[in-house]
Amino acid sequence: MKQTWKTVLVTRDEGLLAHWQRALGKGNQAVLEQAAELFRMTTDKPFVAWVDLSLADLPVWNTTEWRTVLSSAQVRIVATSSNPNDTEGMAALDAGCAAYCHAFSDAATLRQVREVVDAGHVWIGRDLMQRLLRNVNRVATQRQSKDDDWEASLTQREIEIATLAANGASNAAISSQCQISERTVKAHLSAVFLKLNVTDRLQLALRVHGIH
Amino acid sequence: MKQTWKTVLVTRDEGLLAHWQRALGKGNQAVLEQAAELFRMTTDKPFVAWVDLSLADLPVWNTTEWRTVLSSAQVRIVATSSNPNDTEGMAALDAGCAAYCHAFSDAATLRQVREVVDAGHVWIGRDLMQRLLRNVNRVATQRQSKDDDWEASLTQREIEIATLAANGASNAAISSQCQISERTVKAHLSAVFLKLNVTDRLQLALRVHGIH
DNA sequence: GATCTCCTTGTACCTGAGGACAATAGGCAA
DNA sequence: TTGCCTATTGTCCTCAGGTACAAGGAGATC
Repeated sequence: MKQTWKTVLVTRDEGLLAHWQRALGKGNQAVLEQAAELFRMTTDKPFVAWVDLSLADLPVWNTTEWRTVLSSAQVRIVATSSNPNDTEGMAALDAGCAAYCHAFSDAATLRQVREVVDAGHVWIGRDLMQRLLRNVNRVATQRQSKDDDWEASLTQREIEIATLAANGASNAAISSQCQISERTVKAHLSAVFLKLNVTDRLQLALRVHGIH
Repeated sequence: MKQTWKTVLVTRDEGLLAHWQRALGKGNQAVLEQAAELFRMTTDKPFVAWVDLSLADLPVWNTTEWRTVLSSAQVRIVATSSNPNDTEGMAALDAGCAAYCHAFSDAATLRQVREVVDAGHVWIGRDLMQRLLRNVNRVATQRQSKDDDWEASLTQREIEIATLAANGASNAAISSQCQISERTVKAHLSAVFLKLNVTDRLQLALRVHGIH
């Protein structure tokens, strides 16, 4: 049978409170106006606390108060923000919150968040997720590169010119720096593109700098 | 109004198929026995594909077949595994899947996954999320320091598009991937160039990847 | 309601980049 | 000597990328 945990709403914003109550119903819930009250709650029954992160007296995550609450199996925290951002979201989830979402998400989303959290899972918005994955991915790819010998098949001159191009120099800049005509620069770069199997200088740059 | 996307189940495991159909119902769905069929699907109607990762003929994520499907706004992929692990999960989500879960999750969870994915969000299990955050934080602290944060002054959309451009995507590629016109891509990039004080996408790439 | 930011799209125009096609010349090895 | 490689330069042409100028809609803010 589906058991819905008790709901605790923590906010001083009346508009937000009304919004939450419209979405989540008014049954089986409590309303707190101060974060401090949350930390004093008795944990006889498990509950989910919806916390408005714009509350002024909210301590930072890295405090014993939060740690105690967040490590309890009886409590799950839904962190909500009126203007969500990645940093705040990561901090909240990393601290152990079960969800991070826009405080004024539409009713359907809020109900969905409750269901997911009730079921013991974690809810996270799409954008924040993408950001997380980007970061992880960047590191993963950074590690396995560097063994790419793009210079192997190139002549000395080609390496010289490819390096300049890969660092953002225009054909004109390269030509003046190498004391050759712009046409020659193009010729060398065309040869490089062919040998490295890339189509333009941006691809070349990624290759030279070991990205991808 | 709540719109449920068409469901496509991709598996050859009869037991799993039965389990899914018990949980998700049999209406408005199709069953595929081979991954190859998924890549040939016509995308006239948006659909959510539940993919059994233990299928033998499944290509790795990093192929054009998957990329095409995953970049489409018409298709969302739910990756399921009979013995989930973090590596597999991160790979799946990083590739662009909308969810990663145990193939034989209980019916309630499966339905929840569907609802979350339908709503355009990402579903992720608790453990995997924790792992993800650990990784991000470990790296964020050590590298964010010397990394100049080019993202600071940009909007979310601009970051998204700048990232694609910096990784070698053409305006046309970006426009199709983001489902916006090529003109809009140009507009975003122009704004990015101005904010980051660079002149073209190569300069942008160098900046984004922390070169110079 | 006025204002602001962000996302979106349009037309028109200019330019750097890169390919196609071609040529000259020096160094080096079979 | 005859190729082969490398470096050099030329013209013509096409096109993606970028800019200038303009503007509508959505959502938040004041």
